[in-house]
Amino acid sequence: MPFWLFKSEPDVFGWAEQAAKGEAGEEWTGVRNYQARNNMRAMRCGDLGFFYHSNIGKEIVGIVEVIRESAPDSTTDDPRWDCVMVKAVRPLPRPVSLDRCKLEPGLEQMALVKNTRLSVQPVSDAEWQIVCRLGGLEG
DNA sequence: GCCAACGTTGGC
DNA sequence: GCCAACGTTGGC
Repeated sequence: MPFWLFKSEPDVFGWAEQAAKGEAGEEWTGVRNYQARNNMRAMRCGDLGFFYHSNIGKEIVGIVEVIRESAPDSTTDDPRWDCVMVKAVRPLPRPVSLDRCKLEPGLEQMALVKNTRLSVQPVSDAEWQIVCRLGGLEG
């Protein structure tokens, strides 16, 4: 099963807001980048992703699950853009900072480290395991 | 707040 | 179809 990473600025929509949505989840709206959109289109219900706070915090704070596959983004009339829906699964016991990721052997190729501007990214199995371990979760 | 990296747009 | 100009993201 593939893994993903979603970036959000916590002062706009952070983990607290995501968690507050509970089982209902929330549409991941606002993506206006083809690569990021294509990543969302590749997602399937049940896929897991990290929730990353950009700008403020700069750390991976939780895990979300895809609960609806890509569908039109209600925040635009432009048919090019669509989005998935995700729900919070659990917070990381210990958030994993960007700095920590940069230092960790095995994460050198992580999109978070290499392609800082991509807002929705794929995460490899190995990267997922490493970050989960750093975050205080068993794989 | 600055600026590097990168994506998109539009003139040719 | 190339590429310069421009806009945006996000780390610092």
